[in-house]
Amino acid sequence: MKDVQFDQMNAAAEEAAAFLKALGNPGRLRLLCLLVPGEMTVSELEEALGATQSYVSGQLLKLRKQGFVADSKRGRNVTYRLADERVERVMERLYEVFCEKVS
Amino acid sequence: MKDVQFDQMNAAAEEAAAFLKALGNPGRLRLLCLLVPGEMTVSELEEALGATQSYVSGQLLKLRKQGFVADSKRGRNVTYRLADERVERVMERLYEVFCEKVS
DNA sequence: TCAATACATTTCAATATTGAAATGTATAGT
DNA sequence: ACTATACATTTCAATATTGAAATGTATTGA
Repeated sequence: MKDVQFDQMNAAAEEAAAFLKALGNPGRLRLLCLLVPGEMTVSELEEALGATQSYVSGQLLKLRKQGFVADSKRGRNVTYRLADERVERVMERLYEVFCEKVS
Repeated sequence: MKDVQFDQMNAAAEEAAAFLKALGNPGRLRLLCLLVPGEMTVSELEEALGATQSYVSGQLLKLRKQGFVADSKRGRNVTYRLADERVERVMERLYEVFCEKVS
């Protein structure tokens, strides 16, 4: 009984830590922020971020592997969108804590 | 004007990413979880975590450097407590997302 | 078919992180 | 003074992450 709870705590901590680790990069975090209002193409993300193509594409790959985003090809563009509700729920709180500072 | 917002976004993203990175380790996350209900000594944290002394002490050092926890020596024990309100606010949401799953 | 666009993937050197082991330090009890 | 306890810190090898550069691939238009 105790061990079950212990294992669940461990499992949840592992899961949450991996989640946070994937979120813990300025570039990836900003990409996710950009996708909150709606989907965007890679080119649009590149420009919004002011980063190189290979950087954006590489970070998007990581986010895809993590299941945080999904993509779909439309013509010669690829559109990305958020694909994990947990990301939005956590980012909502991050916005409150880091962006709604009363300064 | 636009650049001001842009810089603020960058700054917030940097800050939040560093915050998440520091949180993104199972050991550190569990230590913080343990401290939510109240302060604990290093020995207690060691036992609760089932980890070695140097591991716990090392992770606590990182959390201290980050400002997430504060310590105070009482006799020959050292007591740790949460010291950053943002940690509690984010962990509250993490708990909802990762621990209150309806399975 | 050729060239340009839009992305993806691979590669790589630099740097950071991880956790364990060993060692150091301060305090309390005898 | 000696010993045990409670913790901190240093050190280290293994591994992971970072971002840039180069290259590869599909799609579109001329």
